[in-house]
Order: sequence, then C-alpha cells, then structure tokens
Amino acid sequence: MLDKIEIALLSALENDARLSFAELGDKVGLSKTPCWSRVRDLEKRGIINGYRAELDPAAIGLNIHAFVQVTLESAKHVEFEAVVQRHPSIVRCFATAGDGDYLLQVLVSTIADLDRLLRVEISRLPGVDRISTTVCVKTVKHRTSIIDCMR
Amino acid sequence: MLDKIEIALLSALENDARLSFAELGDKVGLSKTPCWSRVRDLEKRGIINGYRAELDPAAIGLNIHAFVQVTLESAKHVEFEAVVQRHPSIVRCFATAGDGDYLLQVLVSTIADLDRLLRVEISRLPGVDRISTTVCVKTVKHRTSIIDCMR
DNA sequence: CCTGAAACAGCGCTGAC
DNA sequence: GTCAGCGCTGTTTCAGG
Repeated sequence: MLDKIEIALLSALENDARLSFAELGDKVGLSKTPCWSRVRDLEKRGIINGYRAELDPAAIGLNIHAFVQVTLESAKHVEFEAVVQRHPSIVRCFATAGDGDYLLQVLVSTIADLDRLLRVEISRLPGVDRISTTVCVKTVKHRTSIIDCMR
Repeated sequence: MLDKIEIALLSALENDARLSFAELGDKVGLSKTPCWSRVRDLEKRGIINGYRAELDPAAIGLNIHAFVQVTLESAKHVEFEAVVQRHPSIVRCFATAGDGDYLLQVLVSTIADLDRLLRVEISRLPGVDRISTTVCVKTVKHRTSIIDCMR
C-alpha cells in the first residue's frame, strides 16, 4: 500500500509542508523529479489532503478549548449537523458510538463566550437533549504526524 | 493584536500552506516583500507554529478513530504523561476539567489494535483507575482554519 | 522504477529606495 | 510600503540505465 519512500515523504511533509522538492529528495534519498511525481501521486490518491499552516490558538486569543458531548432526543441529525457545519466556533464534530451521539471540539476566547455557546447556541439546537462539557486545561500532546501510528 | 492583512494571511495559509509569497500577496493585496516579512513575523511571534501536510487516516489504513477518557487514581501524572508522549497510536492528549483527568485521541488500524491498546496498554499504565472509550463513527466536520473562530 | 540534464518562468530573500 | 536584482527552485520534458 505504501512503500518506505512514500512513508518517508509523508513523514517529512507532516513535519514541514513547505519543504522544496530538492530538500525533500535529500531527506528520502531521491532526486527531485521522482520526488515530485510521487508527491503528486500521493495527492491524487487522496492520501495527502492538503497543506495547512498550524496556528497556536492561544496566541490569537482563543484561550478556551472544550469538548462537548451532545445527545439528541430525536431524529434531528440532519438539521443538527447543518447548524454545526456553519457555526464558526465548532472546530470539529464527530458522530460517536457510546455515550452521546456527537462529540464537538470548540474554540472560543472567553468563558463568557463558552457559556453563551453552550447555553444559548448548542442547547437550543434542534433535537438536543443533553450536553456534557469538558474543558481542556492543558494540551499534553499534539502529534503532528499520524504516519507513525502505522507501525 | 492582529490586523486585517494578518488575518487574511493566516486564513490563506491555513487553507494552503504551500502558497508562494507572490500568490499570497495577490490574495491579501500586498507585494511579495512585505508579504514575506509579515509571514516571518507571524512565525516569530509563535502564531504560526509550522506547516503540515494533512493526511487522510483512512487512506493509509488507520480506520479506527476513538476518544479515551482516563481517570487517574493517584498522583501519577508525570509517569502517565511520559508514557502517553511516547506511544505512537496516541495522537493527542488533553488534561481536562470535568469527568476524567485526560482525554486521549487515538488512531489505530483495526478493532483488535484498539482492544489491545485499551486493555493492555492504557489500562495498565501507572495510576490509571478508569477508562471510558468513545468510538468515532463519522467525521461530521473538520475545520481546517481556526482563524474563523475569532469573529 | 530510477537518474541527470536542460529549459524557463517564477521563487525566496536581500538591499536600496 | 515599493522596486530591482541575484541565485536557486518548481515544473516539465527528454534521453538513458
């Protein structure tokens, strides 16, 4: 599925997406031509989804980071997901098996913002029965490369 | 704290970290020199933490995505965090306020891997009292740019 | 599959304005 | 902020192992 060179390419690009193909080639032991074509191939196969600048939330004033477990009372999944998609403070949303139907990851500036988000924006969403919030007090680990999970 | 041009730069780079400074300049209405110096400044201020290729976990065989809430019985935080840091399948770890002391995000290939991770690797970690696992069955939303949370 | 060379436009980066 | 400039890079194509 993935050979050693592809894994090396992915690992390098997960650490620094702005590497030039010459630098990339040095890291994986390839000249820039095959290096370029293999990266292009990884993009076409949907393995590389894009290249993103990683920002520090706290550095731009997003000091509150929380997880919200949502339980729906009724089959309002479509409406609920639509609202979630368009809400700017909801960074991620996962449908889950276990307690709760959804897990939301939210990012806001102040506790007042969090309060408003939870009590007036999420709780009143169509079909929401119960929410349970967990505030993140420290980021212990933030792995930048998921390719290491494969070993 | 951040002016309009900086927000535009961050937004553009969160969508495509491989943009050249000339392309970036076009998007924000700047020539490439000030564009370059402002991005460099954003990096030095710690607002831009790096540039990462975003991979599709499922495309590389990481089919199981789960969240694990961990409660510690004793003051073994240091040892626990050290093990978490070095475990390849644990992508993220947050210390939390609320039910549970930590929230782990894990990525593995198969249910068997998840079972082993939970029952032999995490449960037996120093000080672990209770764990509660939530499996992600669908990613509803995965916002690539957090700069939108600021409005 | 890979390398190496050649080509050109465009790039990162510096310095002067 | 702008502009001009240097050397190197990205991308493509080609010939060859």
